[in-house]
Amino acid sequence: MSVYTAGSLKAELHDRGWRLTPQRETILHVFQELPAGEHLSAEDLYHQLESQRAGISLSTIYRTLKLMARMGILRELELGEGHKHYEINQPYPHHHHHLICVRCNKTIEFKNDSILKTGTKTAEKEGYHLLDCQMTIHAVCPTCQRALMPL
Amino acid sequence: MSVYTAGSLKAELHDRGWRLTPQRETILHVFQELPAGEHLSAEDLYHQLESQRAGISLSTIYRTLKLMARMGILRELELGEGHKHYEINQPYPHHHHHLICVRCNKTIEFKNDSILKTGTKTAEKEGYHLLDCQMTIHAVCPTCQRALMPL
DNA sequence: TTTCAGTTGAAAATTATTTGCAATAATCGG
DNA sequence: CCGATTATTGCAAATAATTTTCAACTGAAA
Ligand SMILES: [Mn+2]
Ligand SMILES: [Mn+2]
Ligand SMILES: [Zn+2]
Ligand SMILES: [Zn+2]
Repeated sequence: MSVYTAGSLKAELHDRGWRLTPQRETILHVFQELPAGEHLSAEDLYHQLESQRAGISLSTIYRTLKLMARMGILRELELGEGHKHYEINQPYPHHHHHLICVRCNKTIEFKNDSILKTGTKTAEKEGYHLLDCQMTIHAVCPTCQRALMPL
Repeated sequence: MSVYTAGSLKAELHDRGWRLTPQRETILHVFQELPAGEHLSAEDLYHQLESQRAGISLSTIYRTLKLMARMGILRELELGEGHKHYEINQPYPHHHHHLICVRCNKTIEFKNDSILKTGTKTAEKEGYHLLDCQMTIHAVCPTCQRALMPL
């Protein structure tokens, strides 16, 4: 869980016999510039790049998101909307977690240092190489509690 | 996060204007009998019920899994296999978390009491009604570290 | 037992994500 | 810089999980 620059991205890709492409650089850049608290789906990213006339195909976007998540550069989030969302994976002190309403999917971020510590220790104990650790709280938000909505 | 019986399931369904059906009872029962550490996908559940000649349609299974997850009876898990898995949602001391290899999806369960405490406190602070809280560690298992597999 | 809204099953529809493949381009050795 | 090699891209087609539609059915309450 480290901070990536275009340079370190290139190095890490080369380590594995992969290449640095303009598409990969552009996508990393979008996430690095993403305001705190925002999460992008593949489709979101596709449209954002389109509007910046950086036109990258959806296939490449899907491939890159998966690649960067598996590398530990991005975090893959399940926010209850039926598709994945991504954000940059940052170490302490930016590392954070999500509280999600299962009815309306409203998401609140929160921090808690002990979680990352637990994750690090647990992975280490099992001999796993840590990429990301997330705590997800599923709950019903105040608004939805009142709403008495079906399901 | 409480323990459900057929009776309390009925009560909780009725509270919301819903009904207890044999299908719902059967599905809850399967999860109650599920050995610790096992997780079922919709398809898994479908086949397991089929082999027990309890034939419940896939649609109903999907509907019931979602319903029970939203009620807090089941936990919905993203174990990296491209489809959701479910297990019964149990309070302390059975409450646990998952360490997943992003390459081969091997999953290890672990316990940590402070996580549930953090979840309870965080939800409460925001006025959310807690249903479930899970910590998920994404990492590379020892075997996959050696394998040097692509992606 | 009657009523009525919630539930089911089967089939069709949707939608996120992946894959095949030919064209393109990043990297490397000379 | 140049040519060979092989990863990567874009597009279209394929997959696969999940949802929806709708008519028939059935719990629950009176
Ligand atoms: Mn976030
Ligand atoms: Mn489990
Ligand atoms: Zn809500
Ligand atoms: Zn593995």
